[in-house]
Amino acid sequence: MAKPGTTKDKLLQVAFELIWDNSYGAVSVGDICERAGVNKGSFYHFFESKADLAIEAYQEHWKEKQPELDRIFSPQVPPLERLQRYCRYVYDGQAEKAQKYGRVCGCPYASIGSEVATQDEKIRVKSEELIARGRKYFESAIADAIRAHQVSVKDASVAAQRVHSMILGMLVEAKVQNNLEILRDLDTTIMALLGANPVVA
Amino acid sequence: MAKPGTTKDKLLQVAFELIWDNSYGAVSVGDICERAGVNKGSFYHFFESKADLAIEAYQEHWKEKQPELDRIFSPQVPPLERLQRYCRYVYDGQAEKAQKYGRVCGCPYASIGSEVATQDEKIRVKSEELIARGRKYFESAIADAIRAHQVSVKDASVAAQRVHSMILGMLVEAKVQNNLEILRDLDTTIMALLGANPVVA
DNA sequence: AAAACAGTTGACCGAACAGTCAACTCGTGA
DNA sequence: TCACGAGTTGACTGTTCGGTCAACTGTTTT
Repeated sequence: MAKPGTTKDKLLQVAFELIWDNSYGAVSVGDICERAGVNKGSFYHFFESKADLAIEAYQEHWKEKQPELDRIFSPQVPPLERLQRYCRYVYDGQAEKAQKYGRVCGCPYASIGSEVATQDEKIRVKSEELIARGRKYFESAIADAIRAHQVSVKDASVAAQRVHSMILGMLVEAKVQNNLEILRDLDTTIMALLGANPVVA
Repeated sequence: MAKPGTTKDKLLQVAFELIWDNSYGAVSVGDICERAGVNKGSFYHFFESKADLAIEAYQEHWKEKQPELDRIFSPQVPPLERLQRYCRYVYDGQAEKAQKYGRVCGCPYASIGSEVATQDEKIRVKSEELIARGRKYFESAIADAIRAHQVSVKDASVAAQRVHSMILGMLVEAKVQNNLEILRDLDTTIMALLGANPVVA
């Protein structure tokens, strides 16, 4: 018997990767098991269904990424710089993924959410939850920027919603066009959207 | 033998509808045939594969919608009004779909494109093509608005890209949250994004 | 009238699918 | 020492999948 957690963790990690690279519908339980080097029986020992696994896999992925986001959006960092750092984080992440897999893969949460939103309510809700969590980072950064008079927008909540939609939209475009360049000037676009003061004193 | 074109057209229309409501992966050839009242054998008389059908179905859908878009983006209409009309068109379309089906379905081209972009190159390219065609409408409207000094943006191509991404992103959010309200102020968001002069003299 | 033809039919195929199961392994705690 | 239970194994089930096929229908062409 291997180290505890190993098999389940491997399944979660492989499932996330495979679904992100391809799609929820295109990945079978068998695929996941094969790639994880795990038997089907073991799979169903840990998970009730494919949907169940997907939800846990996405939850787990968020938990792993959260510390890095906390660092990027640290209140210690000037608010607009937080957003710029995040834009770079998105670009770098997509570039790394694209180099490894040969295709732009877009936002994993939005991809699975958009794919199964009309079919599996539990996955839809989880995707909604994780996407909403991301928006919170924007909201506090923008609120700080407003207080510092660094942006012309007035409502942090509305602005965060718009920034978030813009990033999601550009990720979709980058994926559909399979073209990383669309994400290159993400930060410029976001700053323009916020009416950011070019003089960041 | 029924009227020529009837069976094929029925398959194209049903396929588009079913894939839009659900997803490419979740809809089987059998589903499409059943709903269209057509035998499997007939399906493969007209189409080589499911991917082939999807491409034709999306092409056909665009061809049907184009006259309406031409009307909305008519050069006879003031440029910013074109965009506002389009925003209303998007909202009304999504609202109708949501009422009929009970769920927000998002942009059909982006949905299928984002789902299969990494798996089926031919569908990806078709999705990219149709999305790019939509962008052309924005580009000419924005260029006209720039010439009329009604917006503060300078580059019509860049602005069109941003407007387009924003709309796509908001459609994804509306779908994932299954919430139409996100699309309610689409026009306000777009106008802000363009730096539209509030005085449209 | 007969041949040629586009379109239709439903049975059929092998592969892949999600999910089950009884038997097994092996560390742990009594 | 031995029973327990978490974890593992791979063969198995019934279903659905995309796709094929030979036979058929009705229209058009010659």
